[in-house]
This record gives sequence, structure tokens and C-alpha cells, in this order.
Amino acid sequence: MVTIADVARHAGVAPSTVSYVLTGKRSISSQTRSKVRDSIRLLGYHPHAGARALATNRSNVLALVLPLRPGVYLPVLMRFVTAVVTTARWHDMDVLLVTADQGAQGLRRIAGSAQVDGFLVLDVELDDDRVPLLRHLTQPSVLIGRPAAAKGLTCVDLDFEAAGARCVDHLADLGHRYIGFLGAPSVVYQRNTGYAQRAMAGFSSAAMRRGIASTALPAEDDYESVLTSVRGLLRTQPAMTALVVHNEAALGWVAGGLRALGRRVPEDVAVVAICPDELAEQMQLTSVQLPAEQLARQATELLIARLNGLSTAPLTLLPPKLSSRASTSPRPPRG
Amino acid sequence: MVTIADVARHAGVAPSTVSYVLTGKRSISSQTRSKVRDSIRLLGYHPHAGARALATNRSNVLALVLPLRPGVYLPVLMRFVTAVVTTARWHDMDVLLVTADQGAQGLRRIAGSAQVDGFLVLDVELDDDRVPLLRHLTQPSVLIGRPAAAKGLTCVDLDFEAAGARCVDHLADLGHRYIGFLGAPSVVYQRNTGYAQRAMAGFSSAAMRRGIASTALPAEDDYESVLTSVRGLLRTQPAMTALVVHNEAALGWVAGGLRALGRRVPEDVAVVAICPDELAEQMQLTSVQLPAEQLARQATELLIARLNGLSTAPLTLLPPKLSSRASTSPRPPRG
DNA sequence: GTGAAAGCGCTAACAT
DNA sequence: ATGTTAGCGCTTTCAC
Repeated sequence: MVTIADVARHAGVAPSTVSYVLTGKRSISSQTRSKVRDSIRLLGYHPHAGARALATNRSNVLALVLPLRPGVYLPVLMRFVTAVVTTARWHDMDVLLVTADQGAQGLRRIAGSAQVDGFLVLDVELDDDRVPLLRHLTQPSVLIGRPAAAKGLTCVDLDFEAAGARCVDHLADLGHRYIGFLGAPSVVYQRNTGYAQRAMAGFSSAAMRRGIASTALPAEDDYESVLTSVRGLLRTQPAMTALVVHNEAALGWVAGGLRALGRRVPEDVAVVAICPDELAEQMQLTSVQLPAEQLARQATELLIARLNGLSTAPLTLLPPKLSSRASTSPRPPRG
Repeated sequence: MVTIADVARHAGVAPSTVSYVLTGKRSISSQTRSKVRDSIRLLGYHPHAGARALATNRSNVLALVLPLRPGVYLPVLMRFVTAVVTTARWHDMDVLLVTADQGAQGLRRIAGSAQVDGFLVLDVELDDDRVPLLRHLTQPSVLIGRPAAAKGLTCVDLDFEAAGARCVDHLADLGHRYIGFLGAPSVVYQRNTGYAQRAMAGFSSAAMRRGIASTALPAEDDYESVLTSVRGLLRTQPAMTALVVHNEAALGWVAGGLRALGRRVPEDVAVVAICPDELAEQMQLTSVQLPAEQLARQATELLIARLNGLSTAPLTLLPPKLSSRASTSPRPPRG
């Protein structure tokens, strides 16, 4: 193995000089600098990560804690991961892959051994036993998604409330006056989760604000349930001409359900979804996307900022972006 | 931070004793052992990973090099990753996530800095510039998938030749005598890839062995092309009663194409696919699976074995497993 | 602008 | 069965 001493000897300087050339932490004459650089290249020198970590108390690695269980929507997760790695590499950091099933104990181990400088945690739940731990770790962490009860932690998420509102605004601008909301399974609303409620709250208050009649119902993930919910919405609000859907699993049944009830999309009922862009693209639905790359980039940047001693806002909400597609006609069905 | 010296002081022993309790590399009286263990728990001690890496020249981390580009079938990749992490953790190792786009240079950096003890590389191509590099690294590596020109490297893969043969055997056992093979796009066969050819070779020679007439054609990923290929197969072999499909993207069009040509699955034509189990399950196709977990486990175990100085077989081929589903009726269509 | 040397926390001889 | 100590390779005072 080639060490800093080898390089120093080869370049005819002291080891510390080599170190300073590498870190740029003090001025070096351009002569020695290039001498050293040549030796480094020639010998193929790479600083030993462990030694550096020991000396600086920094590993230049960040932990990415992923929910790798069935049910997560992989295309989004994958884009997210890619963006995290890219952003981290941009700052000369690497990424340690930690599965959520390693639990709080796993995080404690990794933190305690100083393997990483910080944590990026996805899919944190409200009563997550990792949250109190993360708060007391030496290393900073950034949580992505549902902010939970996260005083003292840094969180990044899509602004679901604004997302719900954005859907209403889009439809209202198209002239719709009676809008329905097809939500997640009721169980999701029961055990909090936050993002589901926030999307609906955003929807409702935007509707109020714009003087639009709105009705909301949850829907389970099967066709029957979707049909029932849609029928329920239409019964309550027969003049309904638009539907906001915040339920990925139900998405596939919505058009069919509406058609079964005699309504066509978008002629009779316009549809806006809050869902990953892949799904919306595939079904040609107007939608508010889940901005995976942006979330990842933002979260990683925030974490790195904190590593550098900067303090960050406790909560960063990304503005929703709506993509118009075939499921909302440019003009309202009935004026 | 709590160090080994703190623990030693607290337990009233020498640092080395604490170390030996941890590593088990020499016998310790059960008294001191439990004294030390108590102190460790009490103080919440975790050995500093960097320090340990520096002292032992082992990081207890392995690099997982993933193709995170569009086109990879994510459910399989995800299962693979999960299994790698699980297996690694079983051996007290962690996993550093490396994206394939970091290239050979990225691997050199990571290897050079001794950040990892070994490499697990997915999706290696035949003329891959990482292969010569991997061969000359200090750290061992295991390649998963297409073994390429990998003298001196350890490779793990599904036995695609046996997979092709297994399909034939299954169909032959059901009484089929005229079998077609619908392959990957022709470009895949042109530029090597190995696994595609091997599957087809296995198919052909098994057919010969069992005295069965076989025809093979490539297929592109669109409906038109699939239809054309299927028509071609039927023209060559009008008595064809079974089809082996090794083309995930074409899978969705096969049943439709056959029906358009007046054949029903499985009554007129039985279908066996070589594809991820999720897809086969979803379409109710008899299939030979891609055993992601097994591959991952095997590859990881091999890598760790090599880390422990054991030498391993250069090539491990996993036997194919066929799952019978609705697309092959229990009896042949025409006897 | 550059060197010398003292650690960082741990392991593994070498002691006893 | 346990203690002492010399590094592992790097950074960073301190000295010039």
C-alpha cells in the first residue's frame, strides 16, 4: 500500500506538506504543489479512509436509511437513491446503505462506531422509535417525508397541503365548480400519517377559498371499494365534474369506476391525481408529482450543510408542481 | 466520545483486554469478560470504525455496485439488494452503495482508500472497463450475472443454459413435440451478452436431445414485432404447440399475438417464460425464475469467504427453478 | 512556505 | 490469563 509517507519521500517534502496539498488548508508554493501532485498521480496514492477518519473524526460517508419492504413504490425510491448518491458524491461523500429493518439499534451501532457523519432517513413514522434516538445522536440527520413529531430535527417533504390546493386551483381555473376528493384508505387517515390529512386539508380549504363545493371520501385499494366511493361522491354531489385522487392503488380503477357510473374522463369528469409522475404519465392523468430528485437533493444538501456547522430550517417544504395531461380537458364539461 | 481506554479504566483492565473480549482472539476469564461486557454496555461503547480499520486493515464494509439506470427491473434489483444487506449484516459487515455510473475510476478510488474490503458488482458487460481493474485490485470482488471474460474473477449467475433446457423438458414432459423460442431483440444476440445465447443454446440442445423440433426467433419490444415473430415461428412450424419466451418486454404481447393468430393459451399453445417471478405470477405464466435472493446470498457469501482467505470456484451457476402456472396446461393440446 | 512530532482509537505482537 | 507498547496512516498543532 502507498502511504502519505511514500508520496512525501518521492516528492522530497514532509508528509504534512502532502496533506496540506490535499486539503488545501494552508498555502503551498505552486512548485511544491505540482511536485506533490505528480508524485500522487505517479504512485497512485489514495488517502486511507480509516486513517483519515481517525484523525479528523469525519468519515465522509452518510447513511441512507431505506424502507426496502414490499409496498414502497420502487421507481420513485430508485430516483431518490440515485439523486442522493449523486449529490453526496458531488460533495465528495459516499453513501452507506442501511435498511430500515435494522431499526434504531442499527442506527445506534452505526452512529456509535462513527462510520458515518450523518443520517438521511426515509419513511419515518409518527411514533417511530428511531426519532428520539436520532435527536440525541452526535451526528445530524435529515428526515424525508412525513415530518412526524420532529422538534429539533431537520425535515424535508413535499408540501402536501399546497399540493391539494394546487389541484383545486387547476380545476377551478378550468371552470369546475363541484369537485370530489378520493382519498387513501380510511385506515391511513385514522392512524395519522400526516401527509394524507394535509393533502386533504389543502384540498378542502382551497375549495372553500374559491367558493367551490367539495366532498371527500376515502377509498380502499380494490375496484369495488373505488366504485362505491365514487358512487358515494356522485350521490352527495350529482353535479360533480372533477375528481382529485390521492390514492396510488386506486388510480387504476378510477376511470373504470366512473365509466361504470356513466361518466367519461375527461368529458364528464376531469381527474387530477397526486402521485408519482411515472404513474400519471402512463395513465395520461393530470397530476401533482412526487419530486423525488428534488427531495433527495435538498435533503442531502441540508444534511451536508449541517455537517459543515450550518444550522438549517427545521422544515423544508417543496412546492408542488402540476403537470397537465389528458384527464383534464382544457375546458370544463358544462361551463 | 467513549473509547476503549474509558472502558478499560471503568472495568479495571487493560485496553487490550477489552479488545480481546470484543474480538474473542484470546481466552479471557469469564469474570473479566463479564466485567468488561458490563462496562461496555454501561458506557454505551462502540469501537471506532476508522480506528479499527486502520489497525486491522479491514473496514467491514463491502461495496455494492448497482446499475441504477432506467431499464433495470426494479423489483428484482430491490430483492437482490435486500438480500445482500441481510447477508452482509449476518457477517457483521455493512454495505456501501456505489452507483455504476461512478465507473472504474470510482471503484479505484474506493478501493484505494481502503473504504471497503470487497466488491459486489452487478450487470458487468463483456468489454467492461471495470473488469481489468477489478482483477488487479487488492480487494476481492464477485460479479453477478453475465460472467464476461472473467478469468481470475469470481462470478455467480443463474444457469441460463439449464434454464433453457428446463423449459424444453417441462414442455416435452407434457407431451409437446414442436416448440418455438421467442428470444430477446436481435441486437442483444449481436453484441454478446452471453446469457441470452446461453439460454437459447440450452433450449436448442435440450430439444435435440429429446427429439423435439424447435425454431427460434428474436423479437423486439413492441407488439408488431412480437406478432411478426410469432407468425414467423408458426409459419416455419405450423404444428407448434408450445413457446418458450426469453424476453421480458415482449411477454405482455405474446398472448395477444397468439390470439390474433388464432391460438389460445394454453389450449393451442403452451407458454413458458424465463423471467422474474413477479411478472410470471402477474400474468399467470409458467416460468423459470430469476432467483434474486439466492444469487445475492450466494454472491455475498462467496465474497466474504474470499475475505477470509478461502479460495472459491471461479463460477457458480444456480440451478433454474420452474414454477408451473396456467400457461402450460397439464396435458398437451393434441396428445 | 515548510518540517517535526504528537496524537486520533484500536489491535496485535511481545511481555509476564 | 492479563498488561505494555508499538504501530496502523493521517491531520494538525507548534516551531522555524
